Amino acid sequence: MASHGARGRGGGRPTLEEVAARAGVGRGTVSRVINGSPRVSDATRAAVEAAVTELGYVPNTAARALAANRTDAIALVVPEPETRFFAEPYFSDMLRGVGSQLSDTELQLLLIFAGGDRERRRLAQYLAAHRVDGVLLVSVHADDPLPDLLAQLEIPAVISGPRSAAETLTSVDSDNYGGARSAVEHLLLGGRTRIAHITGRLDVYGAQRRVDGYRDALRDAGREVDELLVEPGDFTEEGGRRAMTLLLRRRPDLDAVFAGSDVTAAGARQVLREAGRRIPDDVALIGYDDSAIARHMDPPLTSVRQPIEEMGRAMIDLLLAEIADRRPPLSRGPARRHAVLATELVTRASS
Amino acid sequence: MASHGARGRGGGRPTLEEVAARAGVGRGTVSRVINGSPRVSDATRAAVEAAVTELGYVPNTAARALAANRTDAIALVVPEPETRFFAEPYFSDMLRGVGSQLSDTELQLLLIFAGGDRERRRLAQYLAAHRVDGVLLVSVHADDPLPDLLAQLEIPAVISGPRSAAETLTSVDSDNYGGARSAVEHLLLGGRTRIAHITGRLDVYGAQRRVDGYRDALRDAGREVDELLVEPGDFTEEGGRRAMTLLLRRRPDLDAVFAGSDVTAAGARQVLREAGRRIPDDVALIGYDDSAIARHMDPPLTSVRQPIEEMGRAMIDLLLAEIADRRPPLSRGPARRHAVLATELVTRASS
DNA sequence: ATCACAGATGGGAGCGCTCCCACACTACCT
DNA sequence: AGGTAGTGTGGGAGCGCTCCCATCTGTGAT
Repeated sequence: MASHGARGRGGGRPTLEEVAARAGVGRGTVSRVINGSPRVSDATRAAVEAAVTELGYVPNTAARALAANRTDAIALVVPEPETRFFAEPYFSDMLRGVGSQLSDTELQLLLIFAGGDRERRRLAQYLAAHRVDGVLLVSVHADDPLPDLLAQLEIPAVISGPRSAAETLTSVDSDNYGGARSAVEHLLLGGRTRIAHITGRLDVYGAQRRVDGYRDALRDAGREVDELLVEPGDFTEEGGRRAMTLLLRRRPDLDAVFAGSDVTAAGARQVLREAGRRIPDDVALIGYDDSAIARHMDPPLTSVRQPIEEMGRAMIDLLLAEIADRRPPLSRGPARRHAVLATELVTRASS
Repeated sequence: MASHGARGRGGGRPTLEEVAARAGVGRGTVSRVINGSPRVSDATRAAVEAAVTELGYVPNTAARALAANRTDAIALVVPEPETRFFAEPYFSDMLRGVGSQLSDTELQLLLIFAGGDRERRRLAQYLAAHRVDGVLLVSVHADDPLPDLLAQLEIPAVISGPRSAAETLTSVDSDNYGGARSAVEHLLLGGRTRIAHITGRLDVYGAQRRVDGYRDALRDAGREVDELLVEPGDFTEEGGRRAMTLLLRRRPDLDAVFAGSDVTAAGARQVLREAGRRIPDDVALIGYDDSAIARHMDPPLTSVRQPIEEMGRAMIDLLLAEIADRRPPLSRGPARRHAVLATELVTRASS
């Protein structure tokens, strides 16, 4: 019944006040129970909980947000067009980690794509309105103004993949340096001596770190780094083909390739095949990311796995800490946190 | 500068009242300008807009939501685990359509997965709290309690793919009947006479409609429907293999197969190959969905394309209408709407 | 008995907005 | 001149919560 207008003053949802009346206590007490404050006697708590159940009370989020100045929502901001989001398993894994870590909280996760200019403006407006308590930033380019905007608005934020060694935002990353080292060490152990590296986009910090890892692994094994064996790529398949072509021309005697991504490795593989090189007999090949294509490649590709789901979980942990820090009296100083999670070399037939 | 505590009474965000003071007008007038009411003189409007810009005023969403009893958010509810969401391009296309149609509004889109029991409970809580103004429901099974919950809570909702001919929720669908007809008619036109159909899951209304279309196309062409040529499938590849095996056993002389999905067609193709049938020479094959695998199959698969992105847009249109209807005095009666969008047969080498 | 103190409780004040009623003020009719 | 519609405009009264202070009660120390 109450057919037309559940909005009417009578038929609507129960309020705190109504619960209080029903339980025979004051408004403040009900609020305390709802929010799990310890300063409530057991008897009172039970009475209030009964009233809540009987009335089917559900707190009004808007009222709470207004009074408490928080939204109980955080945003996962993807500065990419939606297409890429769906195409790359990275995001899916990340989302799973984030979601799972969020599931024991009351926080709502918003997914926001900000690929185009229009979306960027919307996002800026959105953040200015403080519609979220915190922001998770994934896949951010070095020159992106978003981190600065976040800092200026004083919105807690965590970035996945720091933009540089001097990242100011709290960050989560996988151990790109260690991952690259383990790949190269594995190749050295296999007796390879002329190991090439097709890098990722070098304006991405993680790609730089992989180059560092590659270099140090060789140096620590007592080898010179032959600069002719290092060729910049851009994470793409086409980039892999181009780089591989150049490398083969410069160093036809190379016997291993460490690629900046699985897709790059796929491109390299194609060129190697066309040049009559057998994998892994003539040239060993290692990729990065351990994506689906690594498993399905012929031969299956050895690759460095990043714990993306765990990174998602770590991001939530850090963000929650960040948010908690700003809640009490005055902000507890910029105790920036940076988490770095271990990678794992997944060995397959290509190496 | 206002370093600690942007929450303090002084350093925070400007409010309506402050804008009003600055512009030398009353609170109500500023509200009118912000909300685009026509009952404001041009001069006043200009003054207010100037003040808004100078102060960098952004409305407080929580306050607005509380006072106006709306959230300016709608949810896209996916009753599937996230994995499927990412695996199937259906959702990605749908999301694109929804997003684009939403971009000229002030509405925020929330993406909610409700695959497991736990998520379902969270969702129920979420809806009970009326945290969204409306809901978009995709991929709902026939026995799902969600639509009833929505109706009970009086939350505007639109479903993609009605659950039956008697769907009570406003719905958007593609013309499954017409799509199936066009596929069968194409096969008849190509001179095929013994056309088999591997259906989709028959508890999905759309799959039933496709069977209807298949039958009527044959009848209208003056042919009997041979029930031995109809075998239930379940949209999967494995189901396609199983059904195709049965069909070949029962009717070794069949010369065409219309499958309930592209994936099913892929399963069927495999069995046909193993049985030594050539496609399309011996047996023509048509799928449904026009997904990526249709293009990449060997030979490329003729398939029925559904305008998924447009369906997404249509869902938003209907939902907005639904929401608008319930806003004024009393709800304008249950004028249920059902949109049906045309499909298109994409012809390739398999038929 | 008296005082001090901690725990439990009630309720006022406000968060920033929308809604709506009342009040100008103007223009146009009788 | 008096009426009668309109327009614009100001501001009170909430929306349903959280925060915090005042109050009350019971306990143990003096």
